[in-house]
Amino acid sequence: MISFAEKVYNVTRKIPRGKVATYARIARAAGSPRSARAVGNALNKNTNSYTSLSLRSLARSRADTKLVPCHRVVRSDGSLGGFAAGTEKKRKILTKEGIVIKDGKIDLKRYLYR
DNA sequence: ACGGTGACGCTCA
DNA sequence: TTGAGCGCCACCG
Repeated sequence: MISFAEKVYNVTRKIPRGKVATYARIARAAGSPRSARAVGNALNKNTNSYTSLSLRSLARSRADTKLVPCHRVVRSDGSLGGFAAGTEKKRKILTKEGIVIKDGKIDLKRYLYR
């Protein structure tokens, strides 16, 4: 039986480049509406993140299917939220994927993956 | 079993 | 709008 964390990873894997999802929405998609916090916990433990790859190999990656793009998960108010490798790293990767971050926030109207 | 932890979120002042 | 406060929940020791 798949754990909550695995559900979280599966849902997160669906977020395409250039889009983001929120911890709360991931929680709902994983079937536990009030576990936004636990989602962060799960992602934090995940070792299969993009940071384990160079930004270069990332560009042509087809690895999207295996790796969990946890940098695409942000807070519901548009602020970045945490990141195991540091929020600065998170900001860089997102920017590289084409997402505009203004005053530390992302416009969810525009970038939220539905 | 129980209590602490944390990459969260909502409410209210 | 911004921040403190508090509730939440999967995990782990």
